Amino acid sequence: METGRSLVDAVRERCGRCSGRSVSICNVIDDEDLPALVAESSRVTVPAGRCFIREGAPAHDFYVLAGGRAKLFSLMPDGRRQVMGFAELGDFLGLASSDTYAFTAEALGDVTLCRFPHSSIDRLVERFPRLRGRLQQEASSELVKMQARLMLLGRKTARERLASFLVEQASPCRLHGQELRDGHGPLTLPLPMSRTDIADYLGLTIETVSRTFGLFRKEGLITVQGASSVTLLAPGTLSDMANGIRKD
Amino acid sequence: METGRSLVDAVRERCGRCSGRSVSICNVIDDEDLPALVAESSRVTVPAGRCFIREGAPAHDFYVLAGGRAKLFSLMPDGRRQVMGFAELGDFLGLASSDTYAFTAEALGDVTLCRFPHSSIDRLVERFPRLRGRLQQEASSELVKMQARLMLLGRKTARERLASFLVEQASPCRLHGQELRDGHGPLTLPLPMSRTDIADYLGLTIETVSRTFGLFRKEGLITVQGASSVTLLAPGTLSDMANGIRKD
DNA sequence: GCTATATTTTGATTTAGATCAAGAGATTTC
DNA sequence: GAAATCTCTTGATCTAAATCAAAATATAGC
Repeated sequence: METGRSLVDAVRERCGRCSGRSVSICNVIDDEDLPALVAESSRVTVPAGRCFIREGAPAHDFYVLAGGRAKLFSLMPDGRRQVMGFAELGDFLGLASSDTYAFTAEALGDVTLCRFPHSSIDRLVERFPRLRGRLQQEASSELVKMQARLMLLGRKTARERLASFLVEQASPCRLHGQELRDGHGPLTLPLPMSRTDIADYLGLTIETVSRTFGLFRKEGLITVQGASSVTLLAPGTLSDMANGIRKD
Repeated sequence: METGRSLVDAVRERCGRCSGRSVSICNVIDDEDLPALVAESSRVTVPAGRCFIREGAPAHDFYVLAGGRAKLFSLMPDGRRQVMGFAELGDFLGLASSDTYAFTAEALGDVTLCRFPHSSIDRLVERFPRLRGRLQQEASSELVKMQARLMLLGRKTARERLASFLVEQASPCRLHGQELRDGHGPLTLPLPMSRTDIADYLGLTIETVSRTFGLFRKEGLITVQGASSVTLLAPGTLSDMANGIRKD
């Protein structure tokens, strides 16, 4: 938490150049109110591979992801892993918790976060009533995404799952909010997560993920640059496949 | 929405004998404030089999389930179904929606609901600040449940899924909040949903569900009274199986 | 740059659960 | 209360994806 004197500087440094400013919950706070936000939070940087939220640990803080990507996952006693999601710029982390966190969050590359203790969020909501609606919205959209994931894990084929994943990776910040339609030209995406992460996200094995990538490549739906970058050559086709409208 | 004159009577009729009073979001409203709640909501009864929320329809209302059970599901264009959950006494429905509902809700038996237009909830939160936290809590616990369901659908075996389902059915109101432990004696549960509903909930086929019920029966873990009532003979064993601690 | 290690791809085989196909109970209808 | 209709169970077979097993890349260390 920053102290009074340098607050204005801190705001300029933190929020002024924060690329998450316009997509995170912070977008309901006016520029002139940013000092309150900065005063209630602290900036955290996490190196690649480090966990910054641990499943089962007491949940004291929320986080806004301000740079990099993270994977959120949960483990069974025997080591089976389910990746719950990949967090990206602006994502609000920590809603899925009661007294303790329901998932572990691990930085995929280097990650920048703003940490908000629960009590700070309470005070901020008190002071900025619009924040309340924004948080509800965040929870709602998270729940809607979760429902889509239940459909994916419960009812989709391996091809549909991978297509869904690729389309989802293409969506959010990268497309600036516009929908993915047939007209779209090639779209190149970074894949900062490993094949194992993708498999654990899609409820598949790494081999099935790799094979399905191979099929998509043969079918001219994608090209791959190394393991951590794909180009979607036919985003519309992939989108239809993801939704079970088209089989090939 | 009730009009002034008979409000006190309406409160006595609606909330006075409502079994959801103590478990739903209403439990943060004091008795003397109930008239405001009643004034902002309307009581709805839905016959068995009727849908009262439709996937894709504009989301105007929240619902509190005040009696009966409902299934919440979503469909793919080709008819594949995923049951997102079974709602029961006190559940708050409609959080998983943006502009439109993300799921369809269908009454399993006859269902009683209190309908709260979004605008009413806004007014109530304004007037009863404690309600805000209660709603956040509702969203959080829903998200935690969802994560458990992702693990189930992504990583659990058919046996583990059915065990999870049975344990979950045993948990909430029926156990009055206490955890399921090895010491527990037999526990008889109603199963108001069909085998197809269970299958669509667990990401399995009806045949696999039926066969797995058969196995559990042979293994002395459960007995079945007709298709719509089970007795858990070994709740602790089932709980361990659900969590992947025990295979048989 | 070369070796060592980890990750990813590809191939062969197995298997859990799906699909196909009857029966056996329930429940509803008249 | 018998016929008709559903729902559920059980059995036989099939298959999508898992598992087992190398080979091929990629990455890191020295």
